Amino acid sequence: MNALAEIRSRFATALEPLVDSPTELMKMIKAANDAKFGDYQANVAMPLGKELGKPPREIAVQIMESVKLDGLCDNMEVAGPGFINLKLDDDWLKSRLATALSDSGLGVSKVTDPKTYVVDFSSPNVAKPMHVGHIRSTVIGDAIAKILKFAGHNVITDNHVGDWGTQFGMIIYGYKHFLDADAYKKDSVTELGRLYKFVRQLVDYHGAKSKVDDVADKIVELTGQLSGLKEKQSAATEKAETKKIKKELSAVQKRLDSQKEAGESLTEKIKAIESNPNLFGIANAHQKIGQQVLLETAKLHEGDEENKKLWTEFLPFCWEDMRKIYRRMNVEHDHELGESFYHDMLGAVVDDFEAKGFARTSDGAVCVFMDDYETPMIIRKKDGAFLYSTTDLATIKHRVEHFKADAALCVVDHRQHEHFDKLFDAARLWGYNDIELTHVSFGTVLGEDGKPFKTRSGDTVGLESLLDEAESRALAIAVEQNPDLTEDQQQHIAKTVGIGALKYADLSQNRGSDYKFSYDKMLALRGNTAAYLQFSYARVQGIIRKTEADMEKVRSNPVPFEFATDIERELAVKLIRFGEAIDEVLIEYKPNLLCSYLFELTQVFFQFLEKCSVKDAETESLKQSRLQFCDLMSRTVETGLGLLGIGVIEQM
RNA sequence: GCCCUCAUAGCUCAACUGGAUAGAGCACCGCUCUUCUAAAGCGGAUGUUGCAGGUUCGAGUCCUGCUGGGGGUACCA
Repeated sequence: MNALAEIRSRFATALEPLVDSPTELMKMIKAANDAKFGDYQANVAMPLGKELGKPPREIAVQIMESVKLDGLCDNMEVAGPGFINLKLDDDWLKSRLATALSDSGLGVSKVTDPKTYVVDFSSPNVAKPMHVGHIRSTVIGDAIAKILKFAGHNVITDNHVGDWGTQFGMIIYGYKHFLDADAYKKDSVTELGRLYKFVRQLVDYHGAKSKVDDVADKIVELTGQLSGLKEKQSAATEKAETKKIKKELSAVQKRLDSQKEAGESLTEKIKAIESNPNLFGIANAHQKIGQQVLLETAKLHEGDEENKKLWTEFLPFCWEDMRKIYRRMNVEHDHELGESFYHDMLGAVVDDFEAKGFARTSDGAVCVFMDDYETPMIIRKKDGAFLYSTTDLATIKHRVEHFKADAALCVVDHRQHEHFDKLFDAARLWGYNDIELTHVSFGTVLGEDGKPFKTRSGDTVGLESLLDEAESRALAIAVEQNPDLTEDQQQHIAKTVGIGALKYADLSQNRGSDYKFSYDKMLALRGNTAAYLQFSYARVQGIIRKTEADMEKVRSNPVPFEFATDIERELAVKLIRFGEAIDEVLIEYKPNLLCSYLFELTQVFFQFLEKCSVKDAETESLKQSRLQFCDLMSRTVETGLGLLGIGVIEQM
């Protein structure tokens, strides 16, 4: 049990005579806000003051007298309106450190009630290049899964890939009309990728052609509206009226801007084709490509033999392409049950909803109407096709019945918030009440201009190019910092630091908010970055080399920890809080809390290194104690970063 | 229109879910390397937590209204 849990349990016992249910109050016992108040603080007396009709300070004193903290805390005092400040007993601290030193799990106790979690993350569409939008789900989901596992839960990771959608219609169409057989034979992955992009371009072209006039009309219309409103604004005299017009004005302006932007993007797509006579010819020869692609997709879904065969043939190549990225990011899934896996179950889902009276037909579509929502959740379109929501319901059913999941976490961006609300409510309506269903949502990755991260030409940024750029920038720094190392070593540093930086930049952010992407910031050598943490590990390895210490021996023949300086005690308190950081992450699935913990730990550790020499410690036992600190530190950072999917290096 | 969400230091973000004087990092100004890695450490300045009310011992956090951004809003995923 970690220190906080231990303190809480002792307080719970002491509070039992005072209140019916002390568990509610337990969250009011926490790590001290400020080290000068001690290590922990209990704020329970204030809310109790009201309940019991006594001054909070009096209650605080009463609690202090009844709570048994012997051996755990050596100092307790009441401060302010009724805060109880607690300081851990040094001997207790030292014994916790000793436990952590000898335990491969760093003394972090496993949960007493392990649950089965399905963590669903990454979920890209196969055959489409992964882009910057996929990084958050991948990195956050991977970290949460690892942390749950570390805490002692049974974790099943699942990649709910889109392997059944329109992109296959495109590839199939491309295969049938534009295949370069030699290229396909030589390098199938690349050729399929080319076909996808090519067909996509043609579809986009025709789409753009049909839309461009509409958009132009709209721009004219909106411009007209805008000048009309401006006239009205200058004529308006009443305050309320002016305000109303101003509001409309900005709304129209916004719509105009977005139409203009859309218009530009359409024009560009058209230009790309029409400026090339060869492409233009092909585009004209495939006027109906958009419908054709949908037709190929529909044929696949209906079980058309030829298309099913092609799909089966293409899928492994598409997977290979994606695995390349996952290998570079060092991310794995236990299962990869894509949309196609659930395809055959969808009819039964709809039938069951209808049979149980949870769904009915409206405007030709099968809908689930729920009280809290204006619009229903549609589970079958009027043309008979199923939707994402249908697949998701089948997925929940499968996770409960096949995986026996107690919880399913879907790591998906926050735009799908309402979809998941509806989905989860529908699932509960369906009878899946015992499973925790959580949408672990996250914000958008923005460029430095505060708008969604795009390339200069306006495309979404490819994930692969992101990895390349991170690594090459890291390499430049690694070469500069370590001119004496071999090229292989520099490459290794660049990969670990580069990918680590990319992941950490994402994870260290509160997942709910949007964040601005910046290579410079994430690869910064200082501050709350992966490199800063990785460096602390490398420093320890340097100390071990210089002191020629045998760490196996240090661990197997421990000496008592010594607090020769204040900073050593401070480091000790930080070190034993690793388990608390893990607990906190899991309350709301927020990996940034682990990042903050590791960052704070590292700050304290660097202060420790400034003030405390290991090699030149005053006594042999102090030297051993400090080596033990170094060992705990490096293992905590290694484990902590590992839980975030980030590696460490011996030298950097 | 309706619903969700966000607004914190010049910038990027925290704040343990209602607790003590709102914290870090960048950037800025200084200082510390013949010393276990200066990818480090130490010191300095920075705030009406968007605005106006309310709830209470106590509010960045909860409730109401307003302003401003982002997202969603029945057959896309």
